Amino acid sequence: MDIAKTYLPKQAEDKWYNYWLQHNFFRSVPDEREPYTIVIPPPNVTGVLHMGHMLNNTIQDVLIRRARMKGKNACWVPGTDHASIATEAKVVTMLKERGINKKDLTREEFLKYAWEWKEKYGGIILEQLKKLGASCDWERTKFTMDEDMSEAVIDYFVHLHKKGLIYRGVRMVNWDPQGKTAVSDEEVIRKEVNQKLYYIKYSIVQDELAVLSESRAANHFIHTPNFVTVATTRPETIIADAAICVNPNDERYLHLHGRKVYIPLINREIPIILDEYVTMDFGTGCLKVTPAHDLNDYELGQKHKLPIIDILNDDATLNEKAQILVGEDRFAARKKIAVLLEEAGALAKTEDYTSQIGFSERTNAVIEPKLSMQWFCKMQELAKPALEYVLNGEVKLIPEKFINTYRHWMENVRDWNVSRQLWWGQQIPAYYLPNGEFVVAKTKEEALVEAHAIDPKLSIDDLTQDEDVLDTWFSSGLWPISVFDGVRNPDNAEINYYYPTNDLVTAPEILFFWVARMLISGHELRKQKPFNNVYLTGIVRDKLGRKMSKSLGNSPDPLDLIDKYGADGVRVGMLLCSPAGNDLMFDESYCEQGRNFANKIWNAFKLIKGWQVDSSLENPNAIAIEWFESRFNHALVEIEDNFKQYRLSEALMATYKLVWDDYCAWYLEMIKPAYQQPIDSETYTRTVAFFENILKVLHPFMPFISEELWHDELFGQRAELDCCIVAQLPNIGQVNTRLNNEIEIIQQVVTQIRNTRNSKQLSPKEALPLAVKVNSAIDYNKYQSIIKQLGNISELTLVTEAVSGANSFIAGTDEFYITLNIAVDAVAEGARLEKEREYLLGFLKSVNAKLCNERFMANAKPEIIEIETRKKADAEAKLKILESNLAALAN
RNA sequence: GGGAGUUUAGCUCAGCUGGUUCAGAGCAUCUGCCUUACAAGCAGAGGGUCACUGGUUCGAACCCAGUAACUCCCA
Repeated sequence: MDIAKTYLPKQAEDKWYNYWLQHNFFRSVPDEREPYTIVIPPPNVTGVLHMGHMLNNTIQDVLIRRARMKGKNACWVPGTDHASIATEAKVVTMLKERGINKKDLTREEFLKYAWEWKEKYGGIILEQLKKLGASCDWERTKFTMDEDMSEAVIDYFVHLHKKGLIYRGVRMVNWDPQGKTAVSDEEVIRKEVNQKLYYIKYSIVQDELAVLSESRAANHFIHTPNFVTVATTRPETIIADAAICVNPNDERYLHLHGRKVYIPLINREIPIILDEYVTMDFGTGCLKVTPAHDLNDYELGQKHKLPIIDILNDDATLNEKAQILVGEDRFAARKKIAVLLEEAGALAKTEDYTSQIGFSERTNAVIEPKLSMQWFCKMQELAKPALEYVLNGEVKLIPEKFINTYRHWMENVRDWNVSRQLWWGQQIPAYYLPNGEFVVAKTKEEALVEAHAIDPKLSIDDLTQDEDVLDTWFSSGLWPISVFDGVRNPDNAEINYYYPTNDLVTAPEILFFWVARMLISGHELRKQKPFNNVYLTGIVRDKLGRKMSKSLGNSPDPLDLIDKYGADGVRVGMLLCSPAGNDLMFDESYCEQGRNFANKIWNAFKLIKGWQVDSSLENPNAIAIEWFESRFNHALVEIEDNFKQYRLSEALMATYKLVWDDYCAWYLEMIKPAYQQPIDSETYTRTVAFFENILKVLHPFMPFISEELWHDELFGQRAELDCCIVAQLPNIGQVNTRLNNEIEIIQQVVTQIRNTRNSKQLSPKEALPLAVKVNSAIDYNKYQSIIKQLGNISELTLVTEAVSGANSFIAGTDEFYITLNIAVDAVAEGARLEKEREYLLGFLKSVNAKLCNERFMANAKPEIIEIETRKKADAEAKLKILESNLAALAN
């Protein structure tokens, strides 16, 4: 049978993914084994796979596969998030394209369209995850708006309300005029924007005070203008001004104290108020106070009991209260009002100005601060235990640097606006009575019972439910509980078995959005943390460090990458560049490296596969076998250690080197029989067994190629369920440190031989004689065959004196001589030796400096001194050899 | 403006309690090889003022202070 020259991922991937599915290897049900649980961070239901998902889910799959191979009952729960604003926005756009306006639809009609949309496009992303090899228990797939999931959300809301943690109130919220909903602070993205600063003149009302101040000014020969100038980026809101504020300490404006001014264009009178809040050196030092349209102004307005004049509609067009430019959009109005002010002589000047502006994360509209009636969740008390879990280490954040950030946020948490003026989501279970009072209950029927306590005559039709839906994070915050039905049935077998989950893998940007809220709900509902560890991945950036985004077009399509490099290659590529918690500069070349690695594995397989076994042969490779076994165990320790610390890329690198360097480059070369020669059966059996163990170690990282090779007849007949995915990871055996160290010296010897050959431009085919003068305890007879095979050495002789006229090198403390037919280039050889000698002399000097330093000898730990002493002895021995070689060369 | 973080080879990163021949890895680069598993490969080599300045110490990439640049979070 011909074996393909390279590994062909396409054939293997679908085949084995389906095989795993058919044999239920991803399925988890509670049993007597220890559970290992991960809940997926649910992606937006209408989303498509991007590089961030790719990284995130590769990590989860590595963890879950490894747990499975350690005998745990591994359960990875997949699902999607309804993402209310994002999805509703998409549906609205889709309807618009079909000529349908959301305004013309009833809530029910709109939701029907939305569900249709969800059925059609929802869950594409989950199908894409399968291409990556994600071993989720698909039977458990959840959607945050599934009936049971929504019920859990309502239950939780009612629960919090009963505890007095939910309230309704007028607040300044971040209003998204395009989505026509409030969004939370976390959903506002601030960006630096170039704007204009408008200097507007407000004329001062002439009254009896004016006369007084004028005369005062006259006394001081000061000319007081009859207007004040105010700097603002938002001239369209002057109509909503309630006051002008100056700092009471500002000497420029003493004459304004107690006065009033006219708002330009509409000539409404507003007072001048005094507050130290105003920065004297910004703008003109006069601040226009517009309580309805700015958060700080709102607070200032509350303090000074100013009226609130809201001149904007929900879509950010001007309403009748504006009196002028009614119906115009705020940005159009801004330009027009500037012209009007100019014409009225009220515009002093404009300046360029950059400042931070809030944009809606979902619609990218400029956020408008707006007063509105919203639902809030009190956070202060809820946040305390959620913070405690992290501070006392019960929940570990990886890397730890996020603990500070988390604490800072949780200690300064503000009440959470949970209502959204949307239809797609869980409708708030608050029911209004005709008199305006409301009750909160799970169903309308239960609400009626509650309502009867207020008015016994009410019927069910007298109740109207609140129009708003709950923030999406309100439902995803329940995710680790609700996917196991733990909100509705807190004592069911599944939640008791799987909860708390083990690891959560997510992005640091949603630490507060999501992670904090799961900790809160976990404690609130179960008095238990939702997970033990939170692994925070970095943001995937491009080579230039830019965040990957659709608008920049710098994000490769993950499916294209899989197509090009194979799923295993892409997985390896993602992991190679992903230290925990640091952003990663992704570059396709990492995937290429992953693909090449798969190919290397494939070729090692091809080599072994081609061997003929002759059972009459003795095993000449006992040392090589013993060494690899020891080296393998050493690697297992390293890999285990890396996993314990969630250093996944290092665990992968240790695996990579084990396979490429130790197994392929050294071990296979040590035991490889000569061309077309058979191999002895013991070496063959052991080598195949090593390979099988390597496949197991590789599997979490590279599930497809490992499973593909696992089933080759090289490893014998496999039962139907004997698959790599459920194989148990090899136990860690003994490490023979001495052997490992000695082979390391042997490797140095081999490298030096090759180096000599290279520098003399000798063919690797030409066998060379090697003489060794042993100064160490190494028994070179033991390693003779290895050195001969790897260095192509014709004969290895032990000598007691330096060999003159030979090329020499040192490995460890032993001396090696290669006698060549060609004359030794004494000059070049001498220079080389001299260079080494100089290095050693410098080294000795620094060691001696330490050892001669009394303070070092007095303070350093004894083992350090011992090491230094040994370093000195070693260096001196080497130096002696070098010097004698140099002397021999000179003769 | 407040807080956090980063700075080590061309690139991406390790370097854990200050002390192993400690300045490392992978990739990239250079040189030589189409050597019967693999050119997506093999063999070998070069490459660093550990951001800067000072301090502590017998000893600093590591601890401390300051400076600079970049990144993120909050206002």
